[in-house]
Amino acid sequence: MTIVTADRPHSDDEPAVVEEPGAAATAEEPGAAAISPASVAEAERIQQELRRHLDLEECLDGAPRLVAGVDVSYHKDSSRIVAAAVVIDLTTGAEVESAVVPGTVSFPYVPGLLAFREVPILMAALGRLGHRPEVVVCDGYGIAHPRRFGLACHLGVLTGLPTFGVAKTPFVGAYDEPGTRRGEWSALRDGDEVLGRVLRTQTDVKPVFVSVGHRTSLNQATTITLDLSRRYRLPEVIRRADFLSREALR
DNA sequence: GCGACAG
DNA sequence: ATCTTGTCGC
Repeated sequence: MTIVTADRPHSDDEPAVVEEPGAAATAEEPGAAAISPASVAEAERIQQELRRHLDLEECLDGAPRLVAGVDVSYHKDSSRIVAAAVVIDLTTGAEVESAVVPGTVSFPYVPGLLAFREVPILMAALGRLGHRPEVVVCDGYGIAHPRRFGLACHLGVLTGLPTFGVAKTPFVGAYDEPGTRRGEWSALRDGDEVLGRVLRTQTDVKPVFVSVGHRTSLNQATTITLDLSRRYRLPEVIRRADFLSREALR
């Protein structure tokens, strides 16, 4: 069995707007600190506050049609970054639309705080879409996180959209290697707590790590991930978003 | 105390 | 994330 570091366990239809008690929130920059924390300590406090708005109960109703995938690419030696959001019609598999947004890194990469680095520009990309997707697939983790509030949870709470994460490498939790056939999976857990699933999306190919973000069940996240991974290891929308963001960076 | 550590 | 060559396989 593989075991990865695991920290302490955890604990509306409108996006949550949170103000730090005592933090200055001017009319020009409402809650600016919650978007770009000035320190790791501040980010962790914001994370704990946002986590209170996480909804793990209410789920998607029925199979979604419009599914979005998001990703961010980074420039090798500058602070330039580009985010892409792609919407696919799950019933036909056809791409509906996409949005690409350039930006700049505003927070360092700190394991457990990835959301503060990527969520701002991901929201900008999602905001440019003409459709409101029924669910958003994120490149990374949801609840399978040291404080149970990964990128997918963060993006879900701030946008009000159902989300879940699909990660390529282990982060937290313990698991047994899943069966080698596409569709087989094993539980990703921390003791008795189920954090997600290690899912085989292609036979004899390294599995991915699926975890819920906001308003999505683990079964739904699993089904959607498999539906979006008919040919490759990663969901089509994630591959597409990765491609578009990387291409725009050049 | 020393590593490990999503992207 | 990004840096990197060839190589095995469909």
